Amino acid sequence: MDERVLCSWRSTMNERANPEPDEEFLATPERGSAEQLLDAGAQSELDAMRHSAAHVMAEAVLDLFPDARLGIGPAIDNGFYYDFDLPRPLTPDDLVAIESRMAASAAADRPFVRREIPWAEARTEVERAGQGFKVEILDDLAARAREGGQELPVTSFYDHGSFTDLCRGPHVASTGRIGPFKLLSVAGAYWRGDEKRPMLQRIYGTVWASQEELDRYLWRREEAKRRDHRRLGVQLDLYSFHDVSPGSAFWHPKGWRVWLSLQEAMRELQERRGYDEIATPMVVAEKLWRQSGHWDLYRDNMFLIESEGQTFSLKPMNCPESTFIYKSRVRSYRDLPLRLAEYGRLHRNERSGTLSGLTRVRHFVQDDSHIFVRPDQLADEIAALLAEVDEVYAWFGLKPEVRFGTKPDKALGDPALWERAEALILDALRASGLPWSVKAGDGAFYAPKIDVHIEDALGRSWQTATFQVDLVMLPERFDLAYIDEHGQPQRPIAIHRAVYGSLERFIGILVEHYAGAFPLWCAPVQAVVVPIADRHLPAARELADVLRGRRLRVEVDGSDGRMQNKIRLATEQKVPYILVLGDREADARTAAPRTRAGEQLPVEGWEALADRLAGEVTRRVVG
RNA sequence: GCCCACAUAGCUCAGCCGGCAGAGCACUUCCUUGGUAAGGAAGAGGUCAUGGGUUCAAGUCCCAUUGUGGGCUCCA
Repeated sequence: MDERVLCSWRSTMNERANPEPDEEFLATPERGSAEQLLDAGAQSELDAMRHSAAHVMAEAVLDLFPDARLGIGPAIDNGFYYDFDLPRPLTPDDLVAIESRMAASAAADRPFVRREIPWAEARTEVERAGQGFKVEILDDLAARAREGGQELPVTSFYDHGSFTDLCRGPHVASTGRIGPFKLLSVAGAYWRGDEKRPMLQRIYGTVWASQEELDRYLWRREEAKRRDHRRLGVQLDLYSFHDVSPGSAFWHPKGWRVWLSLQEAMRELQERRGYDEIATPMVVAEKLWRQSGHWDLYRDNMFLIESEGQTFSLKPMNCPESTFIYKSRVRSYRDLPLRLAEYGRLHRNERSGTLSGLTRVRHFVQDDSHIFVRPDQLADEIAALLAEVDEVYAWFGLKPEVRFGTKPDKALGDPALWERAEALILDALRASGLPWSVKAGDGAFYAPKIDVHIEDALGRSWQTATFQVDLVMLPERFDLAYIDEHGQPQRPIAIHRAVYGSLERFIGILVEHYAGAFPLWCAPVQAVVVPIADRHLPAARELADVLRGRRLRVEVDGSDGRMQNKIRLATEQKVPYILVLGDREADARTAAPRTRAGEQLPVEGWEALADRLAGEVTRRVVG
């Protein structure tokens, strides 16, 4: 994970291709609702169904392709998959055929039978069946046993009908006990996730205990498609993507309004909380990246530029440069904490196949800060950061959930310092009142890490904020120091922090969370004035000016469409307030506000309306 | 990067077995000036992603390139 890269909040090319499982299309549905209420037994029953469904699918595939070689077929969140080596690519028609064979197998209600076989016999059996991947799995099992000084293991097979598969189990009693299922998609997957190994075809499916749950899941998938920020971004005219710069958004005026609103809010917070904002160059010489260690670990991910025989890079992160500002003068213990915020434009050369909308980009901006503290200030600073996260996410009606990643096996730095830092973080977490959990060993190799996750309206979990308590990398590599009260140089601790994470990604998440209906304070257009007839246009423009005078973002729909049509269009654009203005309102200098939800509000005078809306913006009222 | 699929008007999409480039929305103009989710008519809008090939003829078939989408160790 992030261990490989200093100051990185995103993955590198060398990691698993899909390093953020929380981003997985529809993670666990609605935690805290139905899914979580399942007791452990029900969950394991569901897992058994899903794993059994994988076997039944493998049976169907072997039926259609007798030469198919089987990879693995585990139960996963929401369903299962199975990997196959097949003579030709699967088509959607194949999925239909496979699914109907599965249904037949389920209808036949064949029992699952467990066979236990000594390792050597098992190996002969799968080898005779031509299942090379299974042979490899068995050899690995044996190797692992040998390493542990154990005997060759006894293996188990599960049979149903004529199908048999090496399998740890457990399974449901019979094929008829598998709940309602549906095959979803085919995708390529490397054998054991290793890009040097063969590419297999993976079929994904979903299984639920009841038809209702299956329907609900499928509906949620559809809903996620409808809310897809890539789709809504176009419909709402927020941003676009073009092949001249893959992985980088072109921000339209409306999307940039959202961006600026978030940035302004964060800047306001940062001023209040004692940050200073800085800006450092985007093009940086190789020398710096050698010093920071990126050159060895991260070069493949950087955009390089040659000039006059020197190699430069577009910066993939801000942190190394911030140390130049720290070191630009001698720092006293009285100067700390020093909080340097930076909205630097970052470029990372992510592999083309991993790019996706705003959530996986090559160019982005973090609400980044590097906070330099004395060890004795760490506890207070962590507490302040947790409070900050709580405050920021309240602007969006989101509840943060904190995960604390502790010291990994391979860690740099003084173990005593690690221990103290972790203890301080734990204290701060306990005091914060936020829900949190510990992920042992999940810290960066140079820093204990706090990741913040949020759950969106569809129950999907997203990782957003991160704090890394950097004991080693910035302070040691860049030889940072402050002068203590005895005149002695001391090492500060650097905290890397981002609360939104990347603005791009955060906006993408918000678009999907709100289905495009941003809270008033960050909505790109906050109100549309709808004149009923052309003669009301002058009054409509006057009203718009009154609202704009209060820094509200207002448009006037001066088209010659009918009022009904204007209301429809504004509603589709998710504009929070639609202000209808006809003879009555024009004369009385009032407006009839209607919300995008279709709610009709009482007629209000222009000034009162402006006051009310401006107040909602200032207070960042959600919903 | 790798596997598979996809790329037609600003957007959403249709276009069959290769034979004149289509619809709805949006846009422009005209009529309409209406009271809370689609008034009417006309018009404009296309290098069918790009480059090559097959063919009398290519949006359609083949190859390459670019981009986009679903995925690429939840471990028997």
